Amino acid sequence: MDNQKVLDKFKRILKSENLKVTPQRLSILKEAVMPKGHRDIEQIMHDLIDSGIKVSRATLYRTLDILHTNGFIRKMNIGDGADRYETKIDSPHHDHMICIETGKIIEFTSDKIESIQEKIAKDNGYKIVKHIHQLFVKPINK
Amino acid sequence: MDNQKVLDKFKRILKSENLKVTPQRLSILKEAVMPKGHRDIEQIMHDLIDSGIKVSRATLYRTLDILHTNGFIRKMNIGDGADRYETKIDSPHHDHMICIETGKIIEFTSDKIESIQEKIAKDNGYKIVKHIHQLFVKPINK
DNA sequence: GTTTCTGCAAAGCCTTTGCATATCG
DNA sequence: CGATATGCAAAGGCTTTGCAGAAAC
Repeated sequence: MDNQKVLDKFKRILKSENLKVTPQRLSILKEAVMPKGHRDIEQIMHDLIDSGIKVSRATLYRTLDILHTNGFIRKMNIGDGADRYETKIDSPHHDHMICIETGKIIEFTSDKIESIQEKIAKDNGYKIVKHIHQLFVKPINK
Repeated sequence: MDNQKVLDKFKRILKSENLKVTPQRLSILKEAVMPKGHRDIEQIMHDLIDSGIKVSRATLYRTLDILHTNGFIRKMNIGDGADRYETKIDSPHHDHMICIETGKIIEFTSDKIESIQEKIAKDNGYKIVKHIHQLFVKPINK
């Protein structure tokens, strides 16, 4: 999706919720929506500073929450402390494989797993709202 | 597995690691290893108190860590705050389905999912050390 | 007797929140 | 101007940790 479209969509959403269009929110949107992997608040904060943008941690948390709620970014946690955020723009659904030796995060998908999951939920009288599927791995031959 | 066996195994492990056999540790073992679902510290604390046992939160955390490290219990987190603990005694591997309306946690397993996972990891040059698979669901027809 | 524990309270870590001031519309 | 944001610092929620007295071996 084109940057302008994303920006326009964000502004539209802000207005529809009586939220104001501020420079901080626009800067955070632009940064958070970049395909830069699975960053925590600290890393995003740094990347913003590197771009010459200064916002408070509080505003960053608050704005990431708006972005998450409105489907611009995903929020995840691999159990190592802080929440991580990842763009959702032009990024289809996937799950995560985390190397416990290097920390590298690899994305994977499996239609088969997805459909088996659906069936399991359905067989129990439920439908899936969201799911977390993380494989903690280490290199073979080590 | 019989209670006495579990107790003996725990004592053996404590000794082998130069840890002392204390009444607190034994009480916590007995409580934590019961098939009482997926409890957080607060709930376990309460259950201990109901049994007339008083230990500090610090000791509870410390002992649950020993039990987790040595395979007596599992540790999990469904993203709602506190870590949860579940017995591993006589409890085969399973994943979790969490109803977002009632909070109910249902266990499920799928050999197919397990083997697809293994293959995905292997195809990427990794082997799985552990995994987290949680389905957040809600009842059909609501 | 020495080593390890326990309980307490304090500290840590990440995230949220109250409030005064600043900014948007 | 009125309504909402921002930044700061304080507070929150859960977990970990330092330390002095207590218990295990």
